[in-house]
Amino acid sequence: GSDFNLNSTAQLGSVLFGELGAPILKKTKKTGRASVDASVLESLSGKKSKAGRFCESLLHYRYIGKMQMTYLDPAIALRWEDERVHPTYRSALTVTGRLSSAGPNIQNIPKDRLIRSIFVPRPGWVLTESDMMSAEMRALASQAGEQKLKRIFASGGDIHTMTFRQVFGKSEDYEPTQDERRLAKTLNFGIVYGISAFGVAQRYDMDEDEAQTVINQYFQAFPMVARFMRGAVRFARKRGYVRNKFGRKRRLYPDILSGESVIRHRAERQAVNAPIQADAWDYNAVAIRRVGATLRSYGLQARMVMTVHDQIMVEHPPEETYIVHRIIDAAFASVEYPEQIPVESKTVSRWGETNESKLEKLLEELRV
DNA sequence: CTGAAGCGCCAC
DNA sequence: AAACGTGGCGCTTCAG
Ligand SMILES: Nc1nc2c(ncn2[C@H]2C[C@H](O)[C@@H](COP(=O)(O)OP(=O)(O)OP(=O)(O)O)O2)c(=O)[nH]1
Ligand SMILES: [Mn+2]
Repeated sequence: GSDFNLNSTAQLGSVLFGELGAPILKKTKKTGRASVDASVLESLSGKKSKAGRFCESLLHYRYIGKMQMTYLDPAIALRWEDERVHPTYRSALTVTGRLSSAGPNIQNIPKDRLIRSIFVPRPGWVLTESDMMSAEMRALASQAGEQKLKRIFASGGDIHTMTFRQVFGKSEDYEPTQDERRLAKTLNFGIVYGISAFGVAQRYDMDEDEAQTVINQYFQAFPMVARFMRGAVRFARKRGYVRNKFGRKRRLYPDILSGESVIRHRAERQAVNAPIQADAWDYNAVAIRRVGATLRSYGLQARMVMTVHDQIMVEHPPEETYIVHRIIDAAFASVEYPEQIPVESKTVSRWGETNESKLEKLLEELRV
């Protein structure tokens, strides 16, 4: 009917909830206006009404715009003379010890293959990407002393896959899709970092009662996790900070004693999260140093090119594939920590692509 | 014109 | 009413 700016949440809201008569499902945090975020648009999308079809198109428009404006355009504009981007990693910015990355941020590149695949090694070379398996769940198992969780990992189990099957009522041999496994990942970390029944219900379209049951059963299955959570909060209240296994501290005073419950409860969740998130990063950081040192000592052409929290990426000639895998596995196995956190490695010609029936796969298997 | 706030959304 | 955590960044809007 009329012209307006799709990127303006205010203008969009008046059209969607005024002209098109869609129901207001959610308010924004600061101003209390009608929210037009993805969760709202998705709820409205199901319908055959004009508003429903509009929301579907809008979600697609948002995604395309996000990819173009936030990732593709900057990736091209920020290339240096070597045709690569060189993000700035800040090692003393985050409260948990993780690195931050900017200019461009290389740590939030979409998983969408169309986007990831623009990042490539030099011609003729390959990329080996190694990602810690269930990184923070293993750190948690260690810190909480949750034997049941430790046994799952020791026997090669995948907690995210198991949680998906358990919560969504699938059989033991059901293989979740990547998206389904991501759902379970969010649930696992949500629960252990203090999500509410309301939050679970919201995210998974469940009753709040149902959600509470999921949370209760989770802590029943892993009681030491609940105990660890209480212990972290108690420690933070008494000492004003928490500390991870590598000795890294996060200060939580005065929030942890705040009279404002919103502030205080947030600090309590931070008390639980910080030592775990910090452990996963520090573990990776130690391994990174060893991978770098070992690649050098072997006189290889391989070079580490980036890291994303619990992952590292190495660029190297294809003939170095086997030794690079060996070096990375050994480095991650060598970190001084009560439990090993292994990596899953894959070698590819472009970031985000698979190596199925390709040269890289052969090179991995043939141990060239 | 610049900077900040608000919203929204990508990753781990 | 809000109660998973850690980040960076684009756009719109508004104050100066
Ligand atoms: N609190 C919180 N932490 C997250 C979330 N997603 C990822 N993380 C943290 C915890 C993960 O262990 C870590 C690395 O992310 P990954 O995507 O590699 O997941 P993870 O290592 O658990 O599983 P993986 O076996 O690699 O698929 O980042 C989340 O939704 N909430
Ligand atoms: Mn991982």
